[in-house]
Amino acid sequence: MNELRTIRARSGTNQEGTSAHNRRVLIEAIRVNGPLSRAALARATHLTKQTVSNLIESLEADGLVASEDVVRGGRGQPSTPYRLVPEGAFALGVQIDRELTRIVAVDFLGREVARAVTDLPPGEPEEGSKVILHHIGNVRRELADRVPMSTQRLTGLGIAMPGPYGLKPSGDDPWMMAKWQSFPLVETLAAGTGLETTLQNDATACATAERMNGVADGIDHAVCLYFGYGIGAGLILGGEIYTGSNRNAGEIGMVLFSRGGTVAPFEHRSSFASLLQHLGLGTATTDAYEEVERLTLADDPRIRQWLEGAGADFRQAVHMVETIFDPETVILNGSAPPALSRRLFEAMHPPLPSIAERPGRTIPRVQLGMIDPWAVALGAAADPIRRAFDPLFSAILKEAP
Amino acid sequence: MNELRTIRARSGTNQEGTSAHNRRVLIEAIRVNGPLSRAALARATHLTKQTVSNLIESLEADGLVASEDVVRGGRGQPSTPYRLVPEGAFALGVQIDRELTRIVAVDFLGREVARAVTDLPPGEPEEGSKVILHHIGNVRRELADRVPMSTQRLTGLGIAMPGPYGLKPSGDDPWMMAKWQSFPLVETLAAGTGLETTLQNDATACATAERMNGVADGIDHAVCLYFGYGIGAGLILGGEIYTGSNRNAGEIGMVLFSRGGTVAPFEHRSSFASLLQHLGLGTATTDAYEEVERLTLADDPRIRQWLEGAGADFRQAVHMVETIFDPETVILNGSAPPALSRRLFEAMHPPLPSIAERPGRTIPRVQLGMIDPWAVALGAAADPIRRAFDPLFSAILKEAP
DNA sequence: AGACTTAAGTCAATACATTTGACTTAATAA
DNA sequence: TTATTAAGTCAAATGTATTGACTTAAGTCT
Repeated sequence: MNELRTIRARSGTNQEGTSAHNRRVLIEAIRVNGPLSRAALARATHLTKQTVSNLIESLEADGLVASEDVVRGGRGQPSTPYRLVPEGAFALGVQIDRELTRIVAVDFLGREVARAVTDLPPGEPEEGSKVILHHIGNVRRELADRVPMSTQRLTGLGIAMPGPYGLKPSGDDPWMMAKWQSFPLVETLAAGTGLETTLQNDATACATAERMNGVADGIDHAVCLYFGYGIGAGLILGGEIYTGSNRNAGEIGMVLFSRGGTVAPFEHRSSFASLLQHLGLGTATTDAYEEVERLTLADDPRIRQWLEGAGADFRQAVHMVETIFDPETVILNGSAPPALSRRLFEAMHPPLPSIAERPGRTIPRVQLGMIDPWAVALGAAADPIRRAFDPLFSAILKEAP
Repeated sequence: MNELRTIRARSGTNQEGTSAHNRRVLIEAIRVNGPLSRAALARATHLTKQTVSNLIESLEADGLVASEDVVRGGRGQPSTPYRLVPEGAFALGVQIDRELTRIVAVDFLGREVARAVTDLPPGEPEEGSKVILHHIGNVRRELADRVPMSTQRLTGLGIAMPGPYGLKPSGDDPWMMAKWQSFPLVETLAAGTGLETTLQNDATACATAERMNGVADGIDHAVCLYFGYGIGAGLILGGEIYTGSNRNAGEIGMVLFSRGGTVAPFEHRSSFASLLQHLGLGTATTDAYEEVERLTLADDPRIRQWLEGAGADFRQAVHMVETIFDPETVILNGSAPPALSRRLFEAMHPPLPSIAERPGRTIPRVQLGMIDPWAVALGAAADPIRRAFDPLFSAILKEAP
């Protein structure tokens, strides 16, 4: 008995892991490049034609890919490209935000199939989560109505909620977020739906959406600056979403920034929340959201003034993440009013000189990503799909027997 | 011919990848836990006893592991633990720094077997690299003398050099570093030695050493703050060293910090270089290094003063990396005079409140790592070993045929 | 028009790594 | 002495990917 001490080790793998990885690789190759023939897939993945053939056959049998029209036009036998079948998989996503709860069902490509919005249930999370479960049930039913086969193909439930997680609830908690953050939400919703459930912060969820459908599709190193109620960073590192040791990675809004001699957390002066405060719109209602959209389009001077400061902070943030992460690109996305996000994007130019300014660069240093208020919910829903079908290191590993 | 466009895809894998991964997993399990029996390895990695037996046999045949004395003391057949054989692999490392070039040979466990120091060759890198190659040859010969079999087991050559890489050389370049940074050093040394050659910046190299032999051994999420001539961060993310899209990740010294109302890059006021400047010791010689060690031990007031500012900056840096990376721990290491590094470590306490201050924490938020001036060279040498024997995602992937 | 070339895709046999379940070995505990 | 527990082995089975020859179907060349 020398084994009281726990052994730290990574899992091994086996043929199952091999084929699981190869299936995922094929799916991603098609997702990123569009429809590809078996031969093209073999070239792309370095697998043999035969292996690709076998796997494509099994993916087709599983309803995940389907052949398209034969392509002629070159020498040799014409090729048959395969595309992803949208109805191959589905997932649900919930975004729990300060003001609202958004629920969405997406297909294999991450596209919306059904949605619902409701207020964040007041009171304790214990009862609130029952309300959320009720609405999830509605969306699930709507999905089942539209695509009956989807019930067999539900991959899981993704939750997105502002971080950070796992801290002691503080006294100052206007929107009850701290209570939700320390509530065992994953377990509760998993039990209530019977689905595998995952949790991300809003910035990470937005990055997930960005990778599934947006600007980061196929990019292996990107930092997504999330501009919303708070500010966060969604990290795509080495082709995988990175969340740190406690799912709190990217809480960039809490980094201390100095502006005009005073130091404050980034998001205290440059988040959407800070703008609402600047405008005297205390409550974070849908009305306030639309009001800001209006004011922005009207080029309100108070917004111009706020943008000057926030723009400077965001330029500094771009400089910081470029310096720290050395990404291929930085993406601005979020859930603030779209017109405002666009103005902020403009205010981030030109980016400060940094190591990202190297000769031979092909993609822009800063890009505008998803600024749809539903982006976070879509990203939440995309997470189970990504976990089930993306080529991840963890996917090859054996589970405990 | 619809294939002019390049296809982006990750490689697939096969049985070779499977067994390669499993071998690496076994090696790492032993490295992290110390000697383990076949049965214990099976439990740790979730592989079957039989698979572990087969792999251990092949690892033993390859001279990478060896059995230890039988362990009795429990019921059942006594177990035979296996340990790593230090002579199983070797690698060379070169640290090219502003003042010196250090060359070292290490064994499978990352321990030094031979070393050499020389000045950074003056003049153009083209001739300088010839001088370096000459010294590498000497160390290689010394290694071969001490361990004759090592010539068959040389894994590669690791280079460590201050970053950032790939930028246009600037005019201001007192130590010729910029010229070295834009010189094709990897290709030159690879051609000159016939060894597989890799390049890291000094902070990353130090993190590599930390993971192989130091505080980060077995930790999957850690940020190593490197305190040396400049300042950098070595990133251990998800169990792998992260270097970004252009090997420039972690160039944290260039992040703008505010102190007393003025903004400047972190390393302008808190690096060892800045202290030398503060002390009026312009040149970065070994003498200056020893002088600072002396002054620190004598508790010189100028050093105390500098430490006050630098300590504040480093506390802010800890806050920043905790907020951004959510690591299990932050490690201070580097190549500055050891006494100074220790004083700086003290000056970093207590760390600022941050999201890392969570209930249930087991390891300290900040730890002192390697502050040996040879740490960087050792890390450089450890890199080829790590690439050849650590469980990396990239290691399972097929190469182009 | 006919022969040639190129490329996609299939077939059947093979190779290779893990798995399975029964078995052997060797210790402590009762 | 016997039972129990655990380490480790054996040999057959299983499940992937691979190999090399083959088929199919187009375009190209003479």
